[in-house]
Amino acid sequence: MKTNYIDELNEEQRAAVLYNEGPSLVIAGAGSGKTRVLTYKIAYLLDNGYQPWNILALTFTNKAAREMKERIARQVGEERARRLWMGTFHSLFLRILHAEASLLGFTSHFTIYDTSDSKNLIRSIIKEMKLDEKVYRPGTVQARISNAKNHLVSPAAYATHREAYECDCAMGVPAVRDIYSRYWNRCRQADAMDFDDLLFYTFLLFRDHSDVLARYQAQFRYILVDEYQDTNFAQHSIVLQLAKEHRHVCVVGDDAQSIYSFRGADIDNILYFNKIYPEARLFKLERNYRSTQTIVCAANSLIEKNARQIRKEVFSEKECGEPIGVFQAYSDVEEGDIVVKKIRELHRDESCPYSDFAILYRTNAQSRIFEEALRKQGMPYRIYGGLSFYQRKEVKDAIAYFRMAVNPHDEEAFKRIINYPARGIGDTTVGKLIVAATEHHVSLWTVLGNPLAYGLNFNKGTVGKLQAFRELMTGFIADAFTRNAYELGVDIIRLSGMMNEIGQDSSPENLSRKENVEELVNGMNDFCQQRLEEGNNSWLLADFLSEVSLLTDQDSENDADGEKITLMTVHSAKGLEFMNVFVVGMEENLFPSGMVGDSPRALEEERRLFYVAITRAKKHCYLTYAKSRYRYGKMEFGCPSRFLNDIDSRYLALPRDAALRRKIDEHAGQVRLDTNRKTSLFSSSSQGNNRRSADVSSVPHRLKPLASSGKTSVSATSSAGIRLQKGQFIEHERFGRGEILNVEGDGDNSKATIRFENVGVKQLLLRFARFKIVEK
DNA sequence: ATATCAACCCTTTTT
DNA sequence: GGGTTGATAT
Repeated sequence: MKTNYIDELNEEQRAAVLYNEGPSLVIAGAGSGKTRVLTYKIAYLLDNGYQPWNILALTFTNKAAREMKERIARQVGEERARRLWMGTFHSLFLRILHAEASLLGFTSHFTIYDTSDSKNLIRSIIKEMKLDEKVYRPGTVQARISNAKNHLVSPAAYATHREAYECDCAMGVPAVRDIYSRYWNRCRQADAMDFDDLLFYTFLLFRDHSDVLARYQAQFRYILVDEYQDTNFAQHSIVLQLAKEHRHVCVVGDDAQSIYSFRGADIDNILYFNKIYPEARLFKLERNYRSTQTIVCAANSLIEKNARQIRKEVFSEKECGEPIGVFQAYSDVEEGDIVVKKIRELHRDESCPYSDFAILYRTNAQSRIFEEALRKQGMPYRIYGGLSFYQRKEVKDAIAYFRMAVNPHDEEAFKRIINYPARGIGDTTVGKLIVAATEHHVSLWTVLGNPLAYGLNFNKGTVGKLQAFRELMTGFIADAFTRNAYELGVDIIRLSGMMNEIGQDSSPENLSRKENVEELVNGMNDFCQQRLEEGNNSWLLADFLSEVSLLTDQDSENDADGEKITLMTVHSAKGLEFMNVFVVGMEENLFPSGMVGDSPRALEEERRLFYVAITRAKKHCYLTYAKSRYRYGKMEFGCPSRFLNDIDSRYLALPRDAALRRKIDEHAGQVRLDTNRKTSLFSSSSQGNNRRSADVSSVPHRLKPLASSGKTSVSATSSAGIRLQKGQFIEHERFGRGEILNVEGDGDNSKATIRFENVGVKQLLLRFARFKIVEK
């Protein structure tokens, strides 16, 4: 399987792979084979004295990590690839934090609060402090706190941070520092960390425990970071902590694709990498293997308009290609029709499969129009983003039970389920519990254990109801660290009364809720099953939760069921490529977003976002805009985006309408380049970090059809007893067809190495694997 | 303690 | 346009 992979690289790529003596920065233009360099570099390191666990490879998404692991497995084998420390910052540091939690005053099974948990907690703190919710918007406050954490500013530091305080005062929210401090303590009380804490506490762990730091420094002898342009200060600092001694660090990224500053990402990390690591070698990958020359040139001419960047000359040696088509529509609906018509044309005339098409937009709200247009024509599509599976009410409810079984001190889970299903425990009672808990600095669960001891004298009825809830949960808690996630999960859903609640009537909404809960349960079954097969016995509820809490929509099994047109935001398209790309909604106030105001930095980020959009296209790229569209229920008239003007018109096929061309030109003067002013940490405008709420009912059910309840127990239907031989072919229930490469051990412990056609090489414990032997 | 209805904000992007 | 919140009534 091992090929002489070094020969497959071009000169620059090879140089980047082979240089491992000190820090290096690989600037990888769009489509320049970045992933290839990373995978080959890791394979090379493994071939040259590094053990898999010596390598820390940080990626932006779980999906990217998974795919890269698979590619590396093909070079060095599944077994070794699996032992790599490869994953997102959040998931790998979570692993470290689990192991070292006690040093930080947490248990090893602390909860992870998601964004909405954080916001709810902040909301209740604001209420408790009797502040005006209109002034102190939970979303805004959360963004401030998140920003502070991403800059490693603790509550204590924040309280004395003059600049931050002045900024808060200027925004009319001087109490943010008090909210922050309370929030911090409440999370600790609940044995919970939010997303940002996973980074912040990792930093603190390394800062305050030099022995621990030394241990991980010694282990991670080589550190690689993908998508470095999207790292924040905390991430940057942790990498620095780990790499400080050996300085074997390689960061890969493209400053032109830095698009996550709203989340704290700091493009300066990549722009000034050589200030931190003065001896760093710089490699530039400038040959684009993805797109036509026209697309590459158009993208270059666009990004040239940005001042803050590392200069590079991306070029393509593919065919010249067609100019980028620009279409105008009179309304958003017509825009949908135009795009759909064009897709049908290409599908018919050039026999492009539907999976070759992507419609990219700035905001999720735009998806609806295209969805409707496609549905009308009966064309297959898949929408990414929107309300994710794990954010649906019924799924969150179930997960809240799971969370509390694992960590009874979890305040947000407690509040969610104490009266769901209805048990007659109302807001007043819960309010009293919260006040008592906060006063005594203990968790809600602790107060529940003995309300009287905390000065709560409930009437008899209430005491009984609280008691019943406590006993229900005590049962789950007792099982949480012995029974497997699936079996316990099923019991919890049944015994908690959730299933009855949902199963009440068969209204369509309830039906869909039921399906979602069943889907969750099936997912837990798969999870346990997979762990068993791989001989990994981390199949507790706690293990399931820590895996699930860092998953996003993008990570869900992409069971490429057939060819479908892809609809997604430009952000989520990062790292992907399509034969044909439509970038829609090219209008002022939409793309660039109206939020940029007069900030040159923000405008440059929007321009980079547009750059990302265009460079997803391999062959055809189209830009569309509408003269009018519905927004907030009102008709609005817009004008073409100034970005249309940033692209050299040689590469565009503009609409013929002269008046429209003039309209585009009018905006030419508006582009102002950055003045190199560095925005301060705390003065950037806050982003109301409201979780968007898409219309669930309109999102087609993208989840796998329910496996009917045939699976009752995790270990019930394995294929034990079947004798396997090298060279045979099998059909695995989940992984599909594969060839047996090797079989070791015998009886209960026999283990097979199998190369699957779709998912690569895997090792499975035959005792648990579910498959059948098939003909070649 | 729940159900219903009217204001109300809102739409940037997500690990 | 639509989903969430807050005030009412039962």
